[in-house]
Amino acid sequence: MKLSKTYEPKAYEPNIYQLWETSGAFKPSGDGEPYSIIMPPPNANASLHTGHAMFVVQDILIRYHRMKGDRTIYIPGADHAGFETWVVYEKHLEKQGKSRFDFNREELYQQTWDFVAQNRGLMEVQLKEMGLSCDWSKLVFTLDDSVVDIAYDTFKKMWDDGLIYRGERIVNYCTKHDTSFADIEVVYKDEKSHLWTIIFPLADGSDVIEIATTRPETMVGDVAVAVNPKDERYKHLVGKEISLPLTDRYIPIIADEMVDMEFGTGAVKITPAHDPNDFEVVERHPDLPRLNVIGFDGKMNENAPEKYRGLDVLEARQSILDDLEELKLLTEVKDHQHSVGHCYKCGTVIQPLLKDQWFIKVESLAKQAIEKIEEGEIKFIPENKGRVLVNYLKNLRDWNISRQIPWGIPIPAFQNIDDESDWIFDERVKKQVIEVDGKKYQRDQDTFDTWFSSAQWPYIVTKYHDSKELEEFFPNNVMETGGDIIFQWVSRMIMMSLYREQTIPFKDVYLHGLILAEDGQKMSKSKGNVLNPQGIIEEYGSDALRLGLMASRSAGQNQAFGKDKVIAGRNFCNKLWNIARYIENQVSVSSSDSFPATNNQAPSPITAADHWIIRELNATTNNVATMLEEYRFAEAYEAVYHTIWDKVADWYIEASKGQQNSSMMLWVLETCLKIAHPFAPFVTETIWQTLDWHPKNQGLLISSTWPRHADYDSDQANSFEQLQLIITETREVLGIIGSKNIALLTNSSQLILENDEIIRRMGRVGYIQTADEESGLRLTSTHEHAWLDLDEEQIKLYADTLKKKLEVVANEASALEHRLANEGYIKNAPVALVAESREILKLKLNQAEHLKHQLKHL
RNA sequence: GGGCGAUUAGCUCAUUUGGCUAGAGCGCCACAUUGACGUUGUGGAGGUGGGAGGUUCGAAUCCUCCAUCGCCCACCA
Repeated sequence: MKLSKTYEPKAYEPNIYQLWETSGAFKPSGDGEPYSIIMPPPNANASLHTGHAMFVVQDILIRYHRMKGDRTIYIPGADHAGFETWVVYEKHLEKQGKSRFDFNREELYQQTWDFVAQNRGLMEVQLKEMGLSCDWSKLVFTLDDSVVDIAYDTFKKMWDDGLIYRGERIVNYCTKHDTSFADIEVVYKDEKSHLWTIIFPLADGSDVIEIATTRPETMVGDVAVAVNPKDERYKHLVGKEISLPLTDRYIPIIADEMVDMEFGTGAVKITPAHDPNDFEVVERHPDLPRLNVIGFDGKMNENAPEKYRGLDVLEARQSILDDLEELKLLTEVKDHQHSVGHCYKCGTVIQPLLKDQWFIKVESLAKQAIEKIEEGEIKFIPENKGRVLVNYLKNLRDWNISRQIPWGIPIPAFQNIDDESDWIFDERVKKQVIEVDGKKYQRDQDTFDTWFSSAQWPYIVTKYHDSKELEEFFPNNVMETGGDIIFQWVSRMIMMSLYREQTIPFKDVYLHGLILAEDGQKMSKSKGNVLNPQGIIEEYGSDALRLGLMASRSAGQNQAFGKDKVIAGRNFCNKLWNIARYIENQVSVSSSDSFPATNNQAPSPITAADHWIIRELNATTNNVATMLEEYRFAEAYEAVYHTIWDKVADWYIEASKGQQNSSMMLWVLETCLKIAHPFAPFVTETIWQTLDWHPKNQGLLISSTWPRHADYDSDQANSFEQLQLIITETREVLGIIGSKNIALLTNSSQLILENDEIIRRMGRVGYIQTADEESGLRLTSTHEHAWLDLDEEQIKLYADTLKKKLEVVANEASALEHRLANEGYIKNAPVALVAESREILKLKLNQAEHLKHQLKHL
């Protein structure tokens, strides 16, 4: 087949993907060990971002294991992305002049479903563009019935085990989105505000107590003032009553350890309904009420004094401050910086509000997870992330799983209409009201936190999916995801799987860092520095994107994504392409007697270069395998890159122009394609498909086997290294003196005489001759005896370099001598290392001799 | 307040049990060449590995302290 001069990804990539898919290459096959990776499901109705491009890591592992002969499966998913999608849909409603309050929950769910269906599919196309070799027939959507069934099953089990409770607790509430959030979803930002000091007079008028607050508006919800029991300043006041300003209520002064005597005035107002700490104080003082003064709309409610009702929080703050000022109860206003929780989506200040929600008791779950991680049952890459996770789990608080949005899995719980405290589990969530034992129950309006079902993803998509057909793939081998969701997702998957399946969900966790923009900043739409994978693929091709992402990147480390590496990747693809083009032109393929690697045939080396390249490819094949198994992707890629470029292209192919062994060239090409395939699947498969010596429509590279070790002769391989030294040194000398048509002379070297053609071509010497007497410039880097036929003038041009070389070599030699003179070194260092040092020293001394000798004649 | 990470060539970053002359990509300099590839070839310059101590025969790597930058968690009346 005639190939174009440069590789044009766009001309081949779509066809190649289709070829893989229709051939069934993505399905598990053979009877090897099961190997599975499940894809973290991308948002079903959004485009991929650069973070998703790191899924390439998963694909590299999958392709490598498939070639290695494992029964391999890579399962894709699509996420309904509860809150994310809801936000998008609500905006969509807003544009149409509607809101969530115009519809009931079923209607909203259906509408959102349709909306998602319309936009769905984009991300699938994009995942395919990246070449991800996943089994699309096994795709699971996070709202599929099978997912909901298992989520309900788990919820029921937890309910029965007493791990689920409903409680009125402080929740993080976004008044714009009308939903609560888990602690981890709240974003804290430092804000400049004030610390106000307010006088609270005692009811009997005998004294006053000053309190400090950053949220004066909540004072109308105060139920007590607390002081530290050890605080001498206030001891005499504990138990007395305060007449709460601006209200007609009387509240007690209580003692509680939580109060920091150093902060503010040492006296704290207690607002249990709007502050998590105060809530805890009230739990220790059960007589105190929980007075709710802020509504879910973010406005002061009917429990607030009439004057402030209906004002939003900030308006109420100002109004209350004005009133206090007027009453001369405001004694001090200080600048104060403190962190304030915000909705991670819209930035609205999160209100801590009291709400009945479903919670999961996490203590026992976290404990199990900690044990397994500490025992090393799950391996983290990078390692330290395991410790980070344990640290997090040790301080975990109960998990609020209720969300007040329609787009999600309805919580299967019903409340007795006549008895608020009577809740039952029931899966008939499509009904508003059900009847059980003659009692009427009303459905909870809330849906699950998306992470409640996502946390169960590993066993949902393997163990229980498709009538347990994929059971052998659980636990999964690797969970590969972004380090930024280790708490939200990874921790919960581990907890849920240990709880429900009594086993870890996956053996290894590989976490990639954030892909930062080229300027090192986080990518964000508002900064306008977002690079999306589609754009890169469009410009440079999919393989270039993959290679660019893998190069020089280490696990867990955030790193800027630069185009430089993508360009280097594209150039590498082109190099591969041209290697193939050259070999295919050279080799006569009329006879199909030799397609060595395809049939796992051993290559048939003849020349020194043949033996040498077998040795190099053997080594690289092994190294790459080892490094992939250790998740060292950047190093594995680098090994492939340099072996193919520096060794195959620059030495083996160049040498083949002097001495060609056709069948070896085929073997070399096939081996290169195989080791490069996990990294650059498109270009390698494209080339594979053009190999004329393969029977048509038979055998895809993706399904071929990882290269095997091939035999070679060590002496021959070493000989080729000597040739390389001769050629390199010759090039260097001739480069400096700028002369051509110089002769290389030798008196005895068979190697040189036998490789006349190669040395002449590659070393650019005019001719090679035997000579009895040495003259000109002796080559020093090889132990073959050879010299360049230069005259005095020419050698003088080289003298400076010669001197520098001598200096370097002499320094190295003396460093080695010094080291070898050190008794400690001889005694403690490994024997092989010492022997090696001696060997190198010998070499250096020898070289120095030659150099000195040469210089003497100048 | 607690935890984590980073600091290596002009730039972006690699380097796994501590051991050859610390590497790569891009950039830079010089040269070559258009019969595989200019998305090329050949040769080269460029680093006292943030700082200070320590352990060791030997430290970018292990320990201690310091500095700068970044992230996460918790608290913040």
